[in-house]
Amino acid sequence: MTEKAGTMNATAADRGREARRRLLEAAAELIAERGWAAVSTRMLAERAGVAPGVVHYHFSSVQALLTEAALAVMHDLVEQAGAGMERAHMPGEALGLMIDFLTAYDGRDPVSLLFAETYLAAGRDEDLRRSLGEVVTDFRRALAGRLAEHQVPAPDATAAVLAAAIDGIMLHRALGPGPDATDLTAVLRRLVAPTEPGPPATEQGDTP
Amino acid sequence: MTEKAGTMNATAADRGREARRRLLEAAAELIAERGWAAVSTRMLAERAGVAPGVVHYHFSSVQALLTEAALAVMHDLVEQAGAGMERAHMPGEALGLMIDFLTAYDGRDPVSLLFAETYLAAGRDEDLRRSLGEVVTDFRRALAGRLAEHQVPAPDATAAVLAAAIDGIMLHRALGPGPDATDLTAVLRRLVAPTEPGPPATEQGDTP
DNA sequence: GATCGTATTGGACGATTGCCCAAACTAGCA
DNA sequence: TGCTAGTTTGGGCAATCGTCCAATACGATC
Repeated sequence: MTEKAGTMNATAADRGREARRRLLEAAAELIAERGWAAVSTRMLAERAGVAPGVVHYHFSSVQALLTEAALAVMHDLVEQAGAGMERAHMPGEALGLMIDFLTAYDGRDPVSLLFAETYLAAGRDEDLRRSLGEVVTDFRRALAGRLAEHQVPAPDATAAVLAAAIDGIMLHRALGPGPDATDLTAVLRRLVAPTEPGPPATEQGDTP
Repeated sequence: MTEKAGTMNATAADRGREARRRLLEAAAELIAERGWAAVSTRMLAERAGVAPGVVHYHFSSVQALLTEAALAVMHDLVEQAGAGMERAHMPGEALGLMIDFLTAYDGRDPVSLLFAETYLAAGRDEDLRRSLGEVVTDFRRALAGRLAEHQVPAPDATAAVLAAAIDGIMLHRALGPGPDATDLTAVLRRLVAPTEPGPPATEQGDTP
């Protein structure tokens, strides 16, 4: 067993974990390149530089491999984004972070495509949907908490719209140029501006 | 030839067009249900109630069938949305139309899924990407024109963000409940309100 | 009747799919 | 030098894939 590490399985177990890691890496790449449903066992093996049989040795199925790989990438990114927001001290900064995302991920990069592919795959896989839902909820909660500190009204709904807008913009940008990122920034700023012209920044009830 | 219509090909050609139409219909359904890459020739034939060979008689390839079906649905929807905005006379109404979309398409319905699947498939098919880009651009242009009439600043960027937010919200809602639609509406209203984000009811120019 | 054009049928084709497995390999330990 | 446990190998398996095509059906025209 691996729990008895240190005895005899030094290089063997290490090589095994390395192969597993490379398979996860290859899966993340191929999901973005070919699409979730088009990733095959042999494709993964070739990209990872292992024999085809290794895939089903380390993972119960191709679906399981794809799921674990996608969730790992997304979890890492959300955690990284959360840490970034932790350092933001002004609402403009928090939004600036969003803008950084917009410039870093243009909708056709591997990360954006992995996100979108996983969203869709989640609609056809119960376990994946639940796990992915947690990731998105975590991100929204972190963002909403940050917005609330900066007196942005309706922080929950604002965070949801902001997160959705980011994803949607990435999706649309994959299709063509569209408006400039700085122009989009100015528009998004309307969402997080606690007070612009006259009214105070207090939490005003949105109930009519 | 078909240009000599009225001669002999009355019922034969009609049955052919009916089969073609049903194949397009089946394609739109199956893209949403199974995902773009998972739709197969025999699947399409069975759903449309025709023999497998008919697929490649009416279409040059499965890809071509999927592309034509997806573009037809999206083009229809955009046209319908454009007509709806044509009837809107107030910015609140135009936004209300967006909200109707949010309630009608919850991110897991066939139309939403078809949109998302087509977005991703476009990233791997040059022709599809170009055609889809035109559809999205048309929609954004119509929306921007409407926003400009209502003195919304930066109408182009606003339209882009608004359209992206709609798509993103649908995408996120597929994963779980999230905030209520009416709460999201209130937040989206900040985007199109040139004056204040508060009371919607009538269009009162408070502080420009 | 014969002839023609279009639409349909059902299967053949090679390629590829996910998954499986007996055998070979690699080390640490006695 | 066995022994054992974890890993890798390479191919086999049945199923499905997209595409193609000869044969057939059928109504319109002669």
